[in-house]
Amino acid sequence: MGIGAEERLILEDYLRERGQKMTRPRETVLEAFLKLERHVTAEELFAAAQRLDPSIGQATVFRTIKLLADAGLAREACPDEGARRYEHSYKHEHHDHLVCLGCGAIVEFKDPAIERAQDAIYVKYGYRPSNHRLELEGYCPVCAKKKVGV
Amino acid sequence: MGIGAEERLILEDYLRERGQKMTRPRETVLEAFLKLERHVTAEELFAAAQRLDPSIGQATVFRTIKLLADAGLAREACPDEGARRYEHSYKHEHHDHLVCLGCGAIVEFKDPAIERAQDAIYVKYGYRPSNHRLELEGYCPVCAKKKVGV
DNA sequence: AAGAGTATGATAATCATTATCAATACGATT
DNA sequence: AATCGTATTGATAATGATTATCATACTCTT
Repeated sequence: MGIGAEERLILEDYLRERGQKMTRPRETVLEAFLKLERHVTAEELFAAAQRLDPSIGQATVFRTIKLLADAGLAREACPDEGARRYEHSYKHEHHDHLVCLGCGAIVEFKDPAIERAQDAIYVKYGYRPSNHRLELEGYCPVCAKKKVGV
Repeated sequence: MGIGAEERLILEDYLRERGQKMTRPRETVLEAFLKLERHVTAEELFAAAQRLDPSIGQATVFRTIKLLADAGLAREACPDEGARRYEHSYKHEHHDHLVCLGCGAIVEFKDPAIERAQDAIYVKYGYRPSNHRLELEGYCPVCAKKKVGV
């Protein structure tokens, strides 16, 4: 079974249910996406997909990454600025981010206490939970040392 | 004492410290911003500022809202898509957001348990805290009812 | 293999934001 | 109040990211 076979099936099912089609370009984008393990922009994904198939168009990449997000295979990360970024979603459990403002390093973490406290908030206001995003910003040990006294 | 006098002084101090000047357009933008109580885009702020002074330019609004953010009077909110949004920062304590995906309603809340758990994360990874952003998405009681079974 | 309908890639268009630049306003000093 | 050096302004062009358009090509079912 090739890499991404499972994800391919998910996408196929998702498309079929909506009368849409599985195509070669979509496969290519999916394959490129699965190989990239970090938060990627459409730009980066486009470059990676082109390496697999030089004839692929930029518009297709934009269209397909949105499909992947809808199908539950990708998930939007929330950048402070610049282009939208996506990360893996399927079999990549929800997590929060700790971002270094100095070097851009990203720690992914999950904290039961935070999750529990968030659930309590939903209950308190009577909201039905969907998803959430938590970004902690700060300076990693290395960068913090460089900026002592700032 | 006029509305926003305090904020005006903060901006003035901030500018003076950096050899920059307090000008009429900047006052106008500040005034417009202080009157708007919700998360605003530069676009909306521009419209509001134009009502106060039709001669004001769009570029000035973009420039000034960034100044306000640097001066601690405004703060960036993190939108899922579209234009950047700003909210009041001065005398508006840090808080998190609970957003309804149905009607767009926003509840602002602050939870000690969440704050504490976040601080623990910073410590655990040796990061120096800067700021953080938490957005809980879901459906408010009204919208949840409309979408039963979804 | 043919037909109906979706997808593609190239390009133009849009939206938010930033850069450019000549003209103007600020405010410290005289 | 007039002057001067510098920062700021508004209009416009430029940029970057994303979306719309559209004629052609591809998929899937028959």
